Amino acid sequence: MKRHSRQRDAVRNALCSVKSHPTASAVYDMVRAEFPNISLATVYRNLSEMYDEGNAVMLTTVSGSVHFDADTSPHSHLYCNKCGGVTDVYPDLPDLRKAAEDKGYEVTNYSLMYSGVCENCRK
Amino acid sequence: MKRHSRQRDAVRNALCSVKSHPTASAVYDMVRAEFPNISLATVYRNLSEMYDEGNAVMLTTVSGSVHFDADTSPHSHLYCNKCGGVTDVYPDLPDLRKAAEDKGYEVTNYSLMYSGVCENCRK
DNA sequence: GTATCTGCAAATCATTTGCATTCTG
DNA sequence: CAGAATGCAAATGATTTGCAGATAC
Repeated sequence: MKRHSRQRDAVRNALCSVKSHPTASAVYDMVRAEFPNISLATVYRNLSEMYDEGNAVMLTTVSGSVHFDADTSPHSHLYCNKCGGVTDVYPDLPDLRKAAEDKGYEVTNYSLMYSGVCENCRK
Repeated sequence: MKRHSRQRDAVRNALCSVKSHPTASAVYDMVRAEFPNISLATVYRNLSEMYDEGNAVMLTTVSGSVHFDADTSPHSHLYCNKCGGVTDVYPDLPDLRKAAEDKGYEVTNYSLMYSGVCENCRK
């Protein structure tokens, strides 16, 4: 049975209240304002929990950093190689590159990774 | 000045000779057949070198694992959540999902990340 | 009261780095 | 010989885990 905890609520609220696609340690910093003693492990535990429940998306940047997003609706992301920031883009695939450029990004690269289960593994 | 080394050639050849998108340690295993004493650090050094020269692509899968690909032409990838394998897809974006399914993938998700420099950082 | 959560510290894992040594040109 | 590249081991950084104690129901 799942129980309540102030720390869990704080982590969830922190992620839900923000559009910035924070990393785990960015969430840690947000939550520490209210809970100076919270542990980074607790933040990780609760973020993974949200992910497991399907209430958060985990995105791995081209540079390898992992960000969290409470917006689970299908959309894509723009990553800045310089500041490391992540921004949303909503249009459908064919229009995506244009949408990125409309957002002022100088698009130098992209990485598209479909995932699922391959033919072999489905057997 | 850059010099020759048997180990470097072995790493480069290993990556160029496969289409399997190996991880660094998979390359390590390949090269160890010929150089039992090669160090994993050397493999990392040489793969990064290829990446820096633009002779290899680094891809981070949805699960966070990092794979290398000597095919630097623009194309996308399919990742299998079960076996962790990575496969190529070449069509243009609008046709990608269909191409993935034609390859026998049961597509459950995708992650598209454009990268570049955001408006702010360009100033 | 007991199972769940937390904080802390130690353990992992992938990758990088420092340095003494071994090659290459 | 001088500078590069290697191997090894230790350092790093991000995330996970084990455990004893705090907390919720």
